[in-house]
Amino acid sequence: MGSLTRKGAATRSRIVEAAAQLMYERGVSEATLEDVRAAAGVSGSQIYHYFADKQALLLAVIEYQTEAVLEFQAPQFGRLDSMDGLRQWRDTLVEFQRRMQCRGGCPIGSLGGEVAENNPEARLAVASGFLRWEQAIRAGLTAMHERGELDGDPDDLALAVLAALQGGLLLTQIQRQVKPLEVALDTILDHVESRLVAAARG
Amino acid sequence: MGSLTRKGAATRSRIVEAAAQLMYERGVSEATLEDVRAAAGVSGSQIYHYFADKQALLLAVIEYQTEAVLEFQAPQFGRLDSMDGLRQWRDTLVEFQRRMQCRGGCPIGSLGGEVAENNPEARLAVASGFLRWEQAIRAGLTAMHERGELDGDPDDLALAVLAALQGGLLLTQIQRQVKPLEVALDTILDHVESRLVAAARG
DNA sequence: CAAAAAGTGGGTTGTCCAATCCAGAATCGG
DNA sequence: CCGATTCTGGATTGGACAACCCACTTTTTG
Repeated sequence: MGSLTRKGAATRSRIVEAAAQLMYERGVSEATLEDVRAAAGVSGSQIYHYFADKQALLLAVIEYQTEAVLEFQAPQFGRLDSMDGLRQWRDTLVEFQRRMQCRGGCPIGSLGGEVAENNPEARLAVASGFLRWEQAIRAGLTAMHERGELDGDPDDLALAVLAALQGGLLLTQIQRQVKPLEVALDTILDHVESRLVAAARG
Repeated sequence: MGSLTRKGAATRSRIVEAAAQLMYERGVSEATLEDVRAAAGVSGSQIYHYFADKQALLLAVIEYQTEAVLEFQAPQFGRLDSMDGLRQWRDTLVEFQRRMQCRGGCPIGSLGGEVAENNPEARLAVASGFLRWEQAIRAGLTAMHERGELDGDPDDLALAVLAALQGGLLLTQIQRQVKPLEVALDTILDHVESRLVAAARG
């Protein structure tokens, strides 16, 4: 493991990316290693050269998707300490779902739902991904709170925002329309806004 | 199909119940027909006597779980037109999750997540289950709105409540603690409460 | 350049599981 | 009581797929 040449690391990444893509599109159990192999443009025993078994690959995929999701939102995360920033973040998420034609749901959340009841290790990996996500949201709300602009417990608000997002994504995924996500996020952000202290409102 | 004796119908029900249980506990793909057969206390070819294939059984399970979920909440549904009723409903849901030790998530939602990307027929069945659920919530909020007690679009609020519930359930399932569900529901209900017109507040 | 690592391409094994078939017994409904 | 239905218990088929192995070539790195 200590030894991975540049090329080796690149191949490993290709495998993880291909697996992530397939697992996102069809679900974990429907994504066969043969599919992954073909999608990664890799031959025969290469997957087993980098991963002990499918479980190890799955864990790598969870890590990868966590990074991807957080990285995707990174530009917005710094601005979650204002209603403008929060609304822009909302728009980014909605726009992404629209581009995906409402397929796949949340890259982390849908993995979570699949593994929660039969894969404790993977469940914990997803849980820690959610934790990082929650903390990114919390940072913005906490900043507002500490500046005296926001009433109420920012930790609870952050958790509620993440829950609204996840629920909205699930309904959007199942109904194949963005409305549930839009309404869920708009409503929870309206609630945040209603908790702004008078002085902070535009 | 037209002909189902009392005993036949009972056996069919036993199969569906056993399948629902197993799919809830382990997920659809992990619940094998052999498991279902054993759990239902039924022999050999009986499953295929009542269901064309696993897909048909899955659809029956989705129907069954939809009924079960709605029936479970039926006592609360009539009272969703007041904050008291809404809070009681919240308590029932939280209490149920606590009893389940936060396992399984939403009986409908977790099925939905599993089938969304590779089973359009099942996805639609889940979607229609969600629709009925959403309408039950909507009925209460609409009543409040029509009595002039509630500001804002009750349809949107109902959708947001369902999304908060689903997101809370998912996070609760993955983190194995009830807090996310509690916070998600409390927050959205706080928001509903904040939309009460002054005259309606207790 | 030499050793290590990466990679090829194919084969193989074992398991799991959905789906089908059957012959006969028990049970039910008219 | 007679025909239809339900049910038993087992066998079997066919396919999918994870996991493992191997002989050999190519590439990278120190």
